[in-house]
Amino acid sequence: MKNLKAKKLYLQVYDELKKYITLRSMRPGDKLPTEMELSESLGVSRNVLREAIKTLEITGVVSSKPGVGMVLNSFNSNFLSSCLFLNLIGDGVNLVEQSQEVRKALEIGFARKCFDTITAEQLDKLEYYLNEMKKEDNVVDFYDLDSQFHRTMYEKAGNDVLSAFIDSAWSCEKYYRTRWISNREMTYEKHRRIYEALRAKNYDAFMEALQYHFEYSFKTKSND
Amino acid sequence: MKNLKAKKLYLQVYDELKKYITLRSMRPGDKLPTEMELSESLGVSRNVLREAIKTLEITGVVSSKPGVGMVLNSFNSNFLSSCLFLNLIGDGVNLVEQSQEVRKALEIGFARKCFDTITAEQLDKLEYYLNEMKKEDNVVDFYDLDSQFHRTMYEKAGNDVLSAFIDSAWSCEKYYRTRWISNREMTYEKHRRIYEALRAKNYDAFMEALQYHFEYSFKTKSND
DNA sequence: AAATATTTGTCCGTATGTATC
DNA sequence: TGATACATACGGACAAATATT
Repeated sequence: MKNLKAKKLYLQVYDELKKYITLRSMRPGDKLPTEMELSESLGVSRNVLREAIKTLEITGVVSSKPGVGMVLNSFNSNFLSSCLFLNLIGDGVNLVEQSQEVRKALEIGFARKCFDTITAEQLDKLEYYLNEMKKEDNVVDFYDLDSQFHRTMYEKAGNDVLSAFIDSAWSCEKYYRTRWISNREMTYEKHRRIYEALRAKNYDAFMEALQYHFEYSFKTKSND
Repeated sequence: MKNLKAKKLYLQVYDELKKYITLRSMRPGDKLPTEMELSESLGVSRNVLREAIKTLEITGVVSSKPGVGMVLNSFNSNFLSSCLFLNLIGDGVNLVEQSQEVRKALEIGFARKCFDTITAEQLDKLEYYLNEMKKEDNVVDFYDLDSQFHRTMYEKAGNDVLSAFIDSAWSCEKYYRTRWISNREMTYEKHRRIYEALRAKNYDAFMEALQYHFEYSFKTKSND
């Protein structure tokens, strides 16, 4: 039955499951067949099937519950982070600079949209994060506030792909940057400028603050 | 032993494996312990362990060979495509526009770097793809050429994260766009402009061509 | 409410194929 | 040519969670 030794079974099954989902144009909430049905129709053991299907679950494509079954999830921007994150690990610190470059391109590219869509609610959150940053001493928590600040900026831009990408770039950066010493006052100041320009609805000042933010972020690792 | 029923075992194991890799700062080529060792030290069955570890393999983090074991892979920008791709499916066509917006931000953000780093070899490849586009009738293959064209532009930019992101955005777009009818002559023309500006080393013309490319890409679905 | 069926979660044992020495 | 180490794949069994009647 298995003349094609080319690929491992669980890889083939994974591909088959992808095909199953795409060819039927399944939508979020749709139910998948049971493990028994799938393993039978694919002609593999339940074990092999699970290795493929648990990949779909762990990467956030489907959810499973005992007694219920498996349903297709809707888009989830968090799974990407852990996925990309692990693939970036170990390839050297220059990846931090790379992902910072990417973030710069994305954030400046979406600056107009951020400026146009941000609401009072988001501005209040930015203010909150800013105040927390001033108080925060722990490095990890500090970068967490940093990432949440940026996340909030583009929250209302209505682009899930953007959110996912920014999150991914951040999760990579955070991993490495916690090992560096960075200038907290300067970081705070950069974000304060962004916040105040947004609050004042001054687009030119906002762009300037954003440029300034990324302009000097590449150097913080060498000096301070 | 399992008082914490909060999470399913394979999810916990997956997290543990991530921690294992990151906390030891493992580098590509490093070997992981065997399945037996891992399942014992984590106190789970080999089955559960495999469900977690096969996720790492399918998403491209590690490779496994019988008789050898598992080794950490180096960064692979392809895995993301399939990963992100499936998560985008079914959430509506507006995701195409979202990923196009993201591509626009990325490509324009990296335009300078593209312009500065592109070599004669890349230019020849661009020319080749262009000629193929003119001949190609099949929709899927046409979009494949399109994506390869853009991939080649940023090949020498030296940013793996960028490449991964652009690929991901493309894999999403391609899926949906094959279902639309798009204006092939116009698409060809847009890429010809980009190519000729690059070949002529005219930065202003290049930026103009790039803007033009994305400016009208959002409308191709409605008119033609 | 309670019993039963369904479906996933978890574990074990065993046989096979493949690379290394 | 073994002998060993390791991943691959299968099948069965029972527990736990949920749905159904």
